[in-house]
Amino acid sequence: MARVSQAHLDARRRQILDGARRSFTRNGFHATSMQDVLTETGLSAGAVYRYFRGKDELIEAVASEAFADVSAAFETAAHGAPLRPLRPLHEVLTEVLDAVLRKQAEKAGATDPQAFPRLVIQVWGEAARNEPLRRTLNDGYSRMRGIWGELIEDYQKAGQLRTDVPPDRIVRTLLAVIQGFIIQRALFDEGAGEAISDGLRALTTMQA
Amino acid sequence: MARVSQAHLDARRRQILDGARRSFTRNGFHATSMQDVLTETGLSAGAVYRYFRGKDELIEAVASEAFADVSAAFETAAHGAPLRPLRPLHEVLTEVLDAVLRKQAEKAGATDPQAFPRLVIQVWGEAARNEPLRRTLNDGYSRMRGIWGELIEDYQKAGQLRTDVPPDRIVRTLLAVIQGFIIQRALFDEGAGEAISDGLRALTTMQA
DNA sequence: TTGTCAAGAAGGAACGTTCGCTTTAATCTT
DNA sequence: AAGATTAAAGCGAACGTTCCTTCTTGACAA
Repeated sequence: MARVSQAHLDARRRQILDGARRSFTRNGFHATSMQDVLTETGLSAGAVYRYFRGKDELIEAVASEAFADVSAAFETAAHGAPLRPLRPLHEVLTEVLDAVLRKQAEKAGATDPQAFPRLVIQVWGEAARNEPLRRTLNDGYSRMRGIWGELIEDYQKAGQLRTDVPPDRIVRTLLAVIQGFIIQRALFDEGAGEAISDGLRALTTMQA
Repeated sequence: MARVSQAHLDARRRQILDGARRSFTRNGFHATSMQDVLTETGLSAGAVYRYFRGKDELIEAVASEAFADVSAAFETAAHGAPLRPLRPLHEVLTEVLDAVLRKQAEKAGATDPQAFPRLVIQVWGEAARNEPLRRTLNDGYSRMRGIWGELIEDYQKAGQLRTDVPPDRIVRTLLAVIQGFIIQRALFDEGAGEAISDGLRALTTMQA
């Protein structure tokens, strides 16, 4: 093939990213060899190296995309929460959980419901040792916290949440719940979603 | 040296584990070479391979130990929570957070406050691709959930938590908060502890 | 001496990447 | 319209490096 359409180029790039994502999800970034990725994509080394400078660039691309998917889940849920009447917080969070889970099905070849959560864990692990990636995640989380901070402020203004705690701290706690959910989903079982939805409902209706 | 004391052998083993843990914390399990570990321990290949069969065994040992530390933090906090009067839940959770953070200082050469949380993330990532380790984690978490389940039941009996949600689901949510805290601490900043302690306080005192 | 420990060189496999070649689609020429 | 030309896409063997592990050798305690 030669001088092909942009659509073809885009499709190839996607094919490579999908294969790399499946490989990395299965074995993590650094226990996966380029040979694994090549086999999974069904392409040769020469082809893959035409689209990506090397393994590092492949890791960066897969990791960034996974994180963007998580971010999108958060933003969609925040924007989908109408100001009046204020919906129970655990309901809004459940939407984020659902969106994260739905990512499994969307991604080509991801029939395993634990696939996406496992990839996300690998991304966190990589971010712990890769400063540029960590900065990317930091920026994304800052953005999320800003958007969710405004939402939480509404709950405070409505008298549903105490005002002596900065909104951002509450947001970070809700963020933590989602992150923990991803871990439990990835490592343990499939009941994590219901557990956290119900658990949050119980906690937010506590009696002093 | 030859025919040395058991104390010497134990010390050597610990020296190797500590060096391996520092290396793995810095770069993850699979991006760390044995040469990195050897340099960090200050020992030669011959010495290390006398105490561990290979890299896999080293990973297993470091990962299991890190997980045991987290488990201990949970159990200590649960047992340290006296039944009467029931303390605010966010206080008990804060104890777990503190215990996890204290692990940094305890471990030799771990002056970096993010060291331990980062190692824990690597352990999760490894568990996602290593079934035996995942089973170990699963067993440990089951145990934690049992212990904390009883604690939560007390809160339910006292009328502080609604009884139409199984205790285990609430436990898993609290577990998720801690897990999320570890991630935030590892990747972002040092304010995670206060944020989650305060955030949980706000959520558990919500007004319908 | 004798038995054990540690060191460090060396082995062999596997790694990521490169490079020259072949194939193929798009374009040009007639 | 059809063949010739061109340039890019894809292939896969081979490269140099790095990996984990083993093995030989020397040194020290008993």
